[in-house]
Amino acid sequence: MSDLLGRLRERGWRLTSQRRVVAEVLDGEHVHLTADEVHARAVERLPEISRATVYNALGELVTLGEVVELSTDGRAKRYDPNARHPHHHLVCSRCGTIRDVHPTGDLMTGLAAEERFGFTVSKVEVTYRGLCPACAGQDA
Amino acid sequence: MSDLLGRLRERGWRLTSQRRVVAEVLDGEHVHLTADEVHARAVERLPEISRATVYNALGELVTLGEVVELSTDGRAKRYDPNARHPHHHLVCSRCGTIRDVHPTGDLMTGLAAEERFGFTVSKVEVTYRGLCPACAGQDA
DNA sequence: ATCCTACGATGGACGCAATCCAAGTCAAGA
DNA sequence: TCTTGACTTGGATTGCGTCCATCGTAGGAT
Ligand SMILES: [Mn+2]
Ligand SMILES: [Mn+2]
Ligand SMILES: [Zn+2]
Ligand SMILES: [Zn+2]
Repeated sequence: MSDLLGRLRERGWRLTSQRRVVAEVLDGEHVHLTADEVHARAVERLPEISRATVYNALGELVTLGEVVELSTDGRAKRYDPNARHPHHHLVCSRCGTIRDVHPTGDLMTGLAAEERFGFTVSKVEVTYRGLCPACAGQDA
Repeated sequence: MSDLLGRLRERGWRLTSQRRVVAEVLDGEHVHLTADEVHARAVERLPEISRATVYNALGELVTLGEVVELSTDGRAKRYDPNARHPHHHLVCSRCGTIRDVHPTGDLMTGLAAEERFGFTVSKVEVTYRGLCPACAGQDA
């Protein structure tokens, strides 16, 4: 918990019951939920909240920089409320489990100016892929 | 051009006219096409090739390690025939342009053993995001 | 050269994730 | 309390990809 609601209120985010519930679901656990998973948890607190509203709220939280959107596979995007702690991800290629990692060293320096093609690079995403302990210990 | 077809033949890949065309489309240009873009170019050479066949062929080329599948955004996956030259990507956040980059330094070393949570890490993907020169020079 | 058959191709139906939309509802300032 | 622009809703729609029953054929066998 990191007082996400407090920050949102200060920034003048119009606070509806639906938005409050979405923010609470995200703030509660530092996991990487899909939009439908967020919706499922939101429904437990506010039964009639719609999927469209969850998508709308998530999109705004991403725009506000309070949540990071991840597309680690070609499936549903995942929403990461741990946006204030820059970090990268370790993903299991078999079961999809995602863990936060904090590699050392400045990754930006690896990209020489001649390799930037005139781009203004603003962020770097690193995804480490492999097998988690559970999946590595299985046959086939 | 890197004799993709030659390697495939040596590996016993059953060579149909459809598969030949898909391989030729990919081998011809070192770009990052979507499945539908590959299909469009394949149709120019073999008008009745189906989308399902293109998806099948791309999936096998990925399994064979001859093509890399990219999910840089939440949109259509892109297929990279430059799989024999390990590299990373620089992506424009506005227009989606993708460029190959070859950062220096060993990125794997940044992830300490204590940070691996028992995973057997087999590869690292790095995506640099920012604005390309054309998009940076536009208002709004 | 011809035959055989297991593997590949086809295209239309289907599934999932996400967005769009017109109509109804409400938070928050006056 | 009143007003109004912003938010919510759920059903339709889109985009991307997969599935499947059926047809066709590459390539080994003869
Ligand atoms: Mn995370
Ligand atoms: Mn590439
Ligand atoms: Zn796993
Ligand atoms: Zn651009």
